[in-house]
Amino acid sequence: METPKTYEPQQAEEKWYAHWMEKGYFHSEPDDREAYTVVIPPPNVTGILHMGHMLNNTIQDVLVRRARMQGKNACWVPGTDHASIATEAKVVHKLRAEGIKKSDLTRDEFLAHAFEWKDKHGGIILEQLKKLGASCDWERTSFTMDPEYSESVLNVFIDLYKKGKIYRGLRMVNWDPEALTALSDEEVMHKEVNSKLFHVRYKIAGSDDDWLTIATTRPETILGDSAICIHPEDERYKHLHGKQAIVPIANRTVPIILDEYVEMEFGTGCLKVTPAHDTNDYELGKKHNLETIDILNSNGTINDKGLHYQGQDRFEARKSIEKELYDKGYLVKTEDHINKVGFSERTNAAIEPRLSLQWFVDMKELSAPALENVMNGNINFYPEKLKNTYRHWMENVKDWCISRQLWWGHQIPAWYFGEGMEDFVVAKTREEALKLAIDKSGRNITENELKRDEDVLDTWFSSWLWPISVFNGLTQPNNPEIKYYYPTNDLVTAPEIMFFWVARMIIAGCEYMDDIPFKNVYYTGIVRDKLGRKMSKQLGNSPDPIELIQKYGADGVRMGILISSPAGNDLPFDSSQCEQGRNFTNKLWNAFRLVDSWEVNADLEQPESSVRAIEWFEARFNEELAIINEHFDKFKISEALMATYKLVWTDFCSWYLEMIKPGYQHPIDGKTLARTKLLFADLLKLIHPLCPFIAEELWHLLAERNGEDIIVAEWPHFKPVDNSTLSQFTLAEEVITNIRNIRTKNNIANKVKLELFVKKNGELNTNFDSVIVKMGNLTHLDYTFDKIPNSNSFIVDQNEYYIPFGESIDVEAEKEKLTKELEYSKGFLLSVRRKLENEKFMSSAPEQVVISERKKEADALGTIAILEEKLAGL
RNA sequence: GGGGGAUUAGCUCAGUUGGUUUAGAGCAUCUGCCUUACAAGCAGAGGGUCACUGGUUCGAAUCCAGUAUUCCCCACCA
Repeated sequence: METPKTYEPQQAEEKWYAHWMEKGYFHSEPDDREAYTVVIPPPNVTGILHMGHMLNNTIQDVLVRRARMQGKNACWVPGTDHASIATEAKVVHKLRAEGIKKSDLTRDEFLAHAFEWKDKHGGIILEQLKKLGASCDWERTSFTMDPEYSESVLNVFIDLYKKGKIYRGLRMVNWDPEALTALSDEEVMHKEVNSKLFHVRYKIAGSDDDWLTIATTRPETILGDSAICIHPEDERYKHLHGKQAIVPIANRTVPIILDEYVEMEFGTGCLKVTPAHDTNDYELGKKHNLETIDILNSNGTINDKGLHYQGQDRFEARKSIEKELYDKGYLVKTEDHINKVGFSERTNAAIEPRLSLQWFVDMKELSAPALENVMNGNINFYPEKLKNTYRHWMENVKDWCISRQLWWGHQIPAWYFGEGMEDFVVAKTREEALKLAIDKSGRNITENELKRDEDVLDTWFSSWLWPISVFNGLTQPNNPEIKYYYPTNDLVTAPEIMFFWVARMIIAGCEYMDDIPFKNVYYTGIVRDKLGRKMSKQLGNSPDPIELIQKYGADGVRMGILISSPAGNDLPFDSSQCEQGRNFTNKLWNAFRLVDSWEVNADLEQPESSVRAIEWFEARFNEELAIINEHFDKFKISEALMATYKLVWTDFCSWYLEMIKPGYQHPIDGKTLARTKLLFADLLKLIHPLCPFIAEELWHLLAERNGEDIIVAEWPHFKPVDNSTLSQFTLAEEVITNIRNIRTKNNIANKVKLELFVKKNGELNTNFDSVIVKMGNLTHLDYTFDKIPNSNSFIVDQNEYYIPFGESIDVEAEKEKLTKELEYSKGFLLSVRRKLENEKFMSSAPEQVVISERKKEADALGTIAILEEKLAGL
């Protein structure tokens, strides 16, 4: 059967993934081997695969597959996150399309819809990961709302509450008027927007025509004003001390207060104070005992305190109130102004600071060990520079608002038995809560009186337990799995969620396992398009990963995405990279076709050139293996990939295979072929973590394996390298390249055999002469004591090489070439001599450096002498 | 406003504690080849004042200072 000329990935991918699954290679159970554990950053349960996931999961798979081959018990735990806000928003949206309003449903009815949605769309992304080749232990697939997982979330809430680390409080929080929930500070993105600064005049109470002018970006909140604030030292407004002002439209009289918080330079120096709608104003309100007038409903419309604007959306109200202020002569002027406004990370709605009763985690003490463990290197960050960002956040950590006014998630285990701030208890079940409530209140409370908190917990309050709870480390402390797999080894994630997730996992690990959750954190960059834009659905600039896989093969796409993505760097992605990856798999495929095509003749003696070729490639392989290992160990994945790529393409295909290749339709000797297959197999091992499918495919095509698969083959062991073989080959390579150059420049076809004479001037090892003869397509290589006239010539390592021509050569061209070389050598000599003639250099430089400079000088002198002699002889 | 990075070939990046020739790789480019493994290929070549200025040093892409450009993170100036 004819082997196809190009590699066709689809079949191989399906076949081998099914085979790996069937053999259970991805599944891990604790045993005597060293554990290597990775937990996947759980994607949103209803999400679909995007390029960021591709990058992230390819890296994880590379690490996991290599660890598996290194004989470690590799366990990659997959799973999904319930993604409270995102999923609830999707369900609400879907119901709305069907004409159902969330507010018409009971909590249970809504949750039934949500679970239906989750069952329908959940896990699509995990199926997509399989196409990429992800070797996850699918039997361990976890979900943050699995029953046992949920139990651990509630346990942690209760425990932290008991420790006094969780409290309930009335605070200014970030309110998302679209999702109708509070958000943590981390879920708010600040963006610069072009807005207007409105200068509005307020009449001084009791005066005929005295006014003051404030500047505001949010005139609609005028209705909630409860004071005007000026700087106590502001000379312009000294006459206003102790006076009152009349709020336009509302016609309320409010005090003029003094506080140094006001910047005199900004706007007019007069600040309107609206404690209900601004965090700073709220603080001012508390300090000066001001009234808090909340004029907004939870959905961002004006409420009954907003007079005739009631019912209008806040942005609509801004426009209409601008008009009214103008019409009535209150609006002094408007000017363009750029300010920063917070937007919800999920819904993109403008955040409204809102006073509400929420649950918080006190982060100060909890975060101390988490900071310590990163700064002291117990946990390594790749790239290391992100430690700075981490430290900065941890040192300024604020309390974490964990309650969300949503239904999809873990319902807060708090139970209320009255209206007072303290009329609640925290307990896992209604029964326990009842007991506690009776104790706390001192009266006989009935079960019906007990109302559970309606809110759910922030999603990250469950994901922060991920490395522990996927092994049930909280519900079954010290179980064999948590003891074996925890702490996990490497975490691969995006820097964007360093605070959301990474920092909090470290906190949870230190608090609940008394140990870090992972040893290394690899931060990927952002996948961008060619123009440097972030890939996003809105821009439509993100290729569909599955389509890429269909077009280039999973291995090609994996190569394409890894080829230039050092840790922490953004990845400017272009599908041409996948093309390069695909070309690489094709190169491998054809290398196999070549080797596979050779017939063995047992009587044939092994050519000298093949003996040398094998010696050299073995040394070369090991030299590069050490480098590749080092790259992997330092998480320099793209460099490990590039080293592997060059080892295969340049060293193995372009040099080694050409060196041992028999003439067309000639057989090969058995020894060489057998060695070559072994070397090829070793290369495939290096390739497997990067391109698992083709590696497995060729591994089996190359030899009968008796059920041994490359996925569990042993990663090659480093054997010490004979450096002299490598350096001798480098010189031979240089000779061959020079011969090829002469062919190109003189239009000599490769088929035409040439003769080569060598005039030995210095040290010369002849080990690779047979290789030079073969690769240069020479009739013979002879040594001579004389220059050969009418020759093309070149110098390698101070030895002269001559290729005689039938006809005379171009003397002028030769002269020019030699003169150029001479100039270079002289320039070089000069730079070396500058050092050697410098007394300070000679006295301060280390001996080794001086010796090496002296050698450079001697070499240069030798080369110059040869060149000059050649020039003179022309 | 505060903090942290980055700047090396057209593009994407390496470049260990300052000293392996006068700085490397892949891709792209150019030239010549459809040479029976591969044109998704082969052989060869060109391409850089290491952002700028100054300093330290016998010696700087590498260390220091300043400048420019740029990216990221944090932050409540209305």
